[in-house]
Amino acid sequence: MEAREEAHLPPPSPSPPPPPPTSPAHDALLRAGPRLRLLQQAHAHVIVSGSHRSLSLLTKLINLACAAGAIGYARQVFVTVPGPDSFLFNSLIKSCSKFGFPRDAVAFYRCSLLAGIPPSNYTFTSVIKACADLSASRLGRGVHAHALACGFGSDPYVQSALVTFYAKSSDLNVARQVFDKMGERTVVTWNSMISGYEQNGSAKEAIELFDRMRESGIEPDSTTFVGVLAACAQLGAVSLGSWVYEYVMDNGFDLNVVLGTSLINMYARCGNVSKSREVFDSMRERNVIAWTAMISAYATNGYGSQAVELYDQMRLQGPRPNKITFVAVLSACAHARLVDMGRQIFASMKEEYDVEPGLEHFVCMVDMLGRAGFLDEAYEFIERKIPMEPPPAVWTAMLGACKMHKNFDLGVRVAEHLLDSEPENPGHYVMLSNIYALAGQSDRVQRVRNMMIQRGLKKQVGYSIIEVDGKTYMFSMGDKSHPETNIIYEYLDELMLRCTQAGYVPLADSLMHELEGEEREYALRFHSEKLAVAFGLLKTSHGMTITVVKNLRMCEDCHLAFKYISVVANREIVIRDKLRFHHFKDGSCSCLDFW
DNA sequence: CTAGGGTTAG
Repeated sequence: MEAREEAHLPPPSPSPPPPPPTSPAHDALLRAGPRLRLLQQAHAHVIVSGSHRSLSLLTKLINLACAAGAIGYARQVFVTVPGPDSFLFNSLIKSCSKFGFPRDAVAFYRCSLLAGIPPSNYTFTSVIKACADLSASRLGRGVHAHALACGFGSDPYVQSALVTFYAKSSDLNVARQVFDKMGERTVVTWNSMISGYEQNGSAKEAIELFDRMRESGIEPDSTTFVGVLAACAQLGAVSLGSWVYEYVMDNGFDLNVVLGTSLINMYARCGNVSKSREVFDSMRERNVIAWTAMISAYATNGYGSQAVELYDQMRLQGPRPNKITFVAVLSACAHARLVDMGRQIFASMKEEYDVEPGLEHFVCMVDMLGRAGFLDEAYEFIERKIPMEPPPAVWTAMLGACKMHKNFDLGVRVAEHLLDSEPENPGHYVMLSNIYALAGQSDRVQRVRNMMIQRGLKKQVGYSIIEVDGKTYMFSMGDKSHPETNIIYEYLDELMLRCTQAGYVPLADSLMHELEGEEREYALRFHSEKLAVAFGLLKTSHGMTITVVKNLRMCEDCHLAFKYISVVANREIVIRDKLRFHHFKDGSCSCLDFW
């Protein structure tokens, strides 16, 4: 039957004639934009006007549906399309990958192959981006092979997408191989590789590559600077970061919201909050991310009340806070002992802003209550306010509070619980043994230490970075690799002697559970941050602030020592540890010994 | 017949 009917039809034309450019259906689509309701109305126009077989109209409709986030609707329309062509498939795959539906992008890609549609370089860029977003490394490698087989191996767009894909799969070497093999690199390719390094924690490589890029004569654009600034933020490399700021201003770059936020973050993570604020104030557009970055800049640098003040201003005249904003402002409260304020804000999250508290907010609250000494309330909060099995991060916050307020009984219970639930996390062992040490139970310290050795766990190796004259230097504990080692150690000895004369007494029992006797004292004296600070004092002139970035948290002895050093050397010292900042000045620290 | 790509912030 069907065959006979088909025989009466005119020979299939390649596709229906394009609708006239001014057709009402087309107009309706254009007017609808990425808004679902209006798109559905326009769809009705399309059907009523009889152009439901017009592939170009349906393509537009489907793309707009993706842009509206209505992937379900896009799928529904897609299945009604008679004979989708390569244009429709390519646009669809692109829209899916662009608007956050990478799984659908891959599914439609497969679908297009099954339909016998040959993929183009456009297809591959979209599918590879989707693989990157999914971290689908096997799939992505397969698509890469397919792209090579189809002859698109040297298409610059495909190659840039591949660089990003391999970087996101933490395959930096492969990313670099693709990058190195490229004949002609565009600014985007360079950006992909620079960001790739930065996102994998290889900030130094990112900056080195940026230097190569400048040598090659390719002009950086604002995306380049976003990557470079993030690398500066990692390293605390404020001179390069400031150079970028000046370059951007001098060369008439638009201080767009992404670039501005990157600058805020860079200055914040280099300890210079007032510069962050200067950038924030000079931005013409500020979205929720920019506000949150600025609040977080205050919070991590120990300016809790300024953080809350800015948050209040945001409530009045800024965008709606989201869950990340609340993490920033609650952690500000935690570190500034603003307990009542924190409780109020936590309550308002859901009531006023319809933001459901999540894991990170619970951690902030436990941290805040615990730090302030309300251990019982913190414990009760865990038991009664958290709607799930409390995750380890919550107990870690509780444990920190127990240690801070010397509640060893509760601390030991919490630490043992943590050890049970995450036996492979070396941090828990360190915490437990510290608690035992503080409680004077040295036999148990030894037992925990042995357990760690037995299980083959090692404490992370600490290092500190300091930037002097635009170059970054890295120190690790007891480091002697620096050419001026002797001078640095001698100077540090002299410095510590002067501190001792001023009343400093080393805190030998902090965080050194794995070391014994002489080794312990040595390690304590030559912690990486002390070496870096000594080096900084030697190499920079009076009046300059010393800024050091450390990968772990600072120990209490170093914290104490830097207070004295800020006096005897008469310098401001800024240390960024894993979580936050310490600004030492005139013998005290911005954290008020509350960290 | 139709247009279009890859990189970026809390």
